[in-house]
Amino acid sequence: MQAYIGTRDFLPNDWKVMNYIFNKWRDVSLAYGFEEYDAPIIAPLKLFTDKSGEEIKNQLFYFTDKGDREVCLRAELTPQTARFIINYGKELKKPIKWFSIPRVYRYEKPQKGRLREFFQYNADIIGEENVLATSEIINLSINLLKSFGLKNNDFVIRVNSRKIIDSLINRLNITDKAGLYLLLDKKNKMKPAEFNKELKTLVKEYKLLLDLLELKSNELIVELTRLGIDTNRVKSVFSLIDKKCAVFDLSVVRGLAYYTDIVFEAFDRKGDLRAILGGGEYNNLISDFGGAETPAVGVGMGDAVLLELLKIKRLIPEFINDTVFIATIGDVVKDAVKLREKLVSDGFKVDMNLSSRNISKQLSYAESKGITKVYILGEKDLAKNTITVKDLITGKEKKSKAR
RNA sequence: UUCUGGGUCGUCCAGUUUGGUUAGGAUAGUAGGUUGUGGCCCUGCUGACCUGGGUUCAAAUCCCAGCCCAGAACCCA
Repeated sequence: MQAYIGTRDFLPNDWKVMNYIFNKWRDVSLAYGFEEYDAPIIAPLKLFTDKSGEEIKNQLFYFTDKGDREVCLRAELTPQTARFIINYGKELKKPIKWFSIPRVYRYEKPQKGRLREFFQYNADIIGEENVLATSEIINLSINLLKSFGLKNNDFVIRVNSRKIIDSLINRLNITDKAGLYLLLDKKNKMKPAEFNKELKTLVKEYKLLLDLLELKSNELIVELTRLGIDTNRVKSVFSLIDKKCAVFDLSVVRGLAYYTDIVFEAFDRKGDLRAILGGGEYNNLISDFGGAETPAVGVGMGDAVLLELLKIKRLIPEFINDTVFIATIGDVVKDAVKLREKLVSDGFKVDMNLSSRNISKQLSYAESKGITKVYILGEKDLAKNTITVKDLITGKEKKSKAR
């Protein structure tokens, strides 16, 4: 009776928390003018191997169906988004602003903030390449986090430009570009001495790079400009986002090969958790899938790390139960059903006694479910055409006309 | 895939060191008692040694494998 490895059972109280998160994601996205969509959980395996190579199969749940088709559970939404854009994008006004909350599957060894089944919010702006679109995605990201009550001193968005990194790589004659990306990505996990040592083996002029990595956003831009590297795009992005929660950081690369320039990741300030969200500009993906050249920028955020952080910061609220309860004394079922139907059609959430318990146990049941308002239908009361409305918080009751 | 530490009623915990009678408690659930009206109290019931092998007269306890959980490495879309 054990659950499958890396999956979670969501009892009603757990699912309330998930819905709280989904609703925040949804509300903020709608507030920025994004529209919700979804795609199938199951997809052709090829859709994922085309984008990420055969090695990706190690990380996928895949199988052959009864018609010999190779299929997989989606590990992310983006390939399907690309398919949507290619199939249906021609008739859509640009820019396309879409978001989705897909349930996704990865063949991982579970650890902190990492599961085999999880939810991953995605939002993308497709068909518009400018800093305004990119900064909108970053501002959306900031507000997604703030909507949960997270503050500037709880998280930071680290923004980088892959083009700037690539210019530096050229400038410093670095041959192992992939190796440097990998190392930069690991920087925050490593001890400084270790990082320096590994950097030395990759880069001759490692001192310059080390110095640059130490600099704060403004000085970094100045220094890069002095080196003759184009920083206009990064500067423009920063002019359109809140600098209190965003920094320019050369160590953010993101693992994914398809990002073309600006990339960003959000972290908790304490640095205890892996990235909360991440995203960037990916202008080649849709053409790589065989579509027209289409610029795009997007953000993705899993539920696992966010939940960890919200728990640490005690930002998961108590949920109130606004259901009303109909308690019964004696043989009054018909009246109770009638009252329930009326209340439901009036738009109330209604729970009703279904047991043969006495009034005392019924109130205890309602109370244990967090219900605050009870209608008591009693045989004797009904004979006098009255019912009792009881408030479980104050304990006060008042009589009211039954019809 | 590799490594570390775990797994006893739904939940939390005792028992494992040193194998030995019916695995104990709290809480939750459930039925009832009490009060024509909840939270308190009382009584009964339900309910577990992760699975499979091995060692032994005897295994929750020792050994092996698997499964699952927590975490780390790798990788990370």
